[in-house]
Amino acid sequence: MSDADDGLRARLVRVGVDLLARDGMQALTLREIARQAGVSHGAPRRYFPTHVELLSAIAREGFADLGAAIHKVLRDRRRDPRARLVTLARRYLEFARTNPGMFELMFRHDLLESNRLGLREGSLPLFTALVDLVEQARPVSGAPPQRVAAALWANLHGIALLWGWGSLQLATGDRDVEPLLRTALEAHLGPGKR
Amino acid sequence: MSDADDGLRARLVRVGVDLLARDGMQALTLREIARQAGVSHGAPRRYFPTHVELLSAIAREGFADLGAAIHKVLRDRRRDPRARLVTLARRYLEFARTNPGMFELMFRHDLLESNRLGLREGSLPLFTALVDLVEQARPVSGAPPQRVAAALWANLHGIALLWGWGSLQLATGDRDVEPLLRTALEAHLGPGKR
DNA sequence: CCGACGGAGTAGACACCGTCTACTGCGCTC
DNA sequence: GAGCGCAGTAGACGGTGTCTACTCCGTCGG
Repeated sequence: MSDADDGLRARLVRVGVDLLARDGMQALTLREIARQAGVSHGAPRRYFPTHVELLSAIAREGFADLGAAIHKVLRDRRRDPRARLVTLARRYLEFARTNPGMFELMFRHDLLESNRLGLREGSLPLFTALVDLVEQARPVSGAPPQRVAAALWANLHGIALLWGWGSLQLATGDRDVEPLLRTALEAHLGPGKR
Repeated sequence: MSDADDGLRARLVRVGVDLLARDGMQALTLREIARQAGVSHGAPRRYFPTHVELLSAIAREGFADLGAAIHKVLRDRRRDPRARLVTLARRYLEFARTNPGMFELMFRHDLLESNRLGLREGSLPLFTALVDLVEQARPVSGAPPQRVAAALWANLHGIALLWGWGSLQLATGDRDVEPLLRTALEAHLGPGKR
């Protein structure tokens, strides 16, 4: 009951998310989504005038998931800033690992309407929160915290990407990302608590 | 003379590289390349059985260029390791900035034959050279140099990517990558000469 | 000298894609 | 109960990558 009848719009997005998780990006055609949703290939057009808008709606789901996972860590005041940054980073990499298709879509700039999409509006406050956290976690440094946060974010993203297609495991010889992650974090935040 | 008659194979690759630089990834269809080369859409098939193989040949050109730019820096023994790492990083980012289409293609894993392509065979020795350089440049640390090198590489790549589509300039407020690059390098290699 | 052969490129078909448009139901309102 | 409007259908269009049948033309063997 909750499965079929909540409007075609939502169903299309849901089908898209599932299809993406199951068969990856290359299966995520407009016509295939419509097929899986049991409607004709012209039906999506009423809700998503263009393929890009449908993909963007699907990606928005991914951003929401990732944002939720991260925001939860950001606002957890019980643990010290550094520990929160570590788990935040871990969540990011884990998201990329467990949702490879979604992660790919989310940053396939050419397939998304780069405006809205909660990438400007939704992730900028998230970034400023990251800046705060970095500022708290890193006692003192020459560089402004925004730059450190940006460098850290880029590092995280790069690791997620390169690890995702296997380049880094044979470069490092590691089987798990964790050591590399620790190395990167220590680089940006200074040595651990001790 | 050197322009037209060096075989269709080479011409297709050359046309592809130009087209990619001029009109970006989305213009790089098999048929368009054939059109620009002045042959029928079936002609490329004799030399590149599949679109993926043609794209891979084009990307290989990019890897060669990037590799040449980087290798030159790696083997320049006149400057100290740290300075070499800085220019290496700068070259990487500059390549991404000046050849955005090629850079995109080179890491569009889904469009390339992920084997050969000089990404395994060609860039692994390049990576070990990077490891050496890191080892020389960084006096002492807990993490093995391979991990540090991997983290650095990922950081570089992430910066190139995120900067490329404008996410980082409004996060940092910077107009140039250089400060961010310095921050990242200092993070991974320790504070400057001093 | 000339006929057969083979490689290089052509041209058309196929299935699939995203978009557009004319159309059909069907429920709802006046 | 008649009309209207919206949701979804179905087919066309131009584009794509792949496949295949074909033509052309240079080269080689007799």
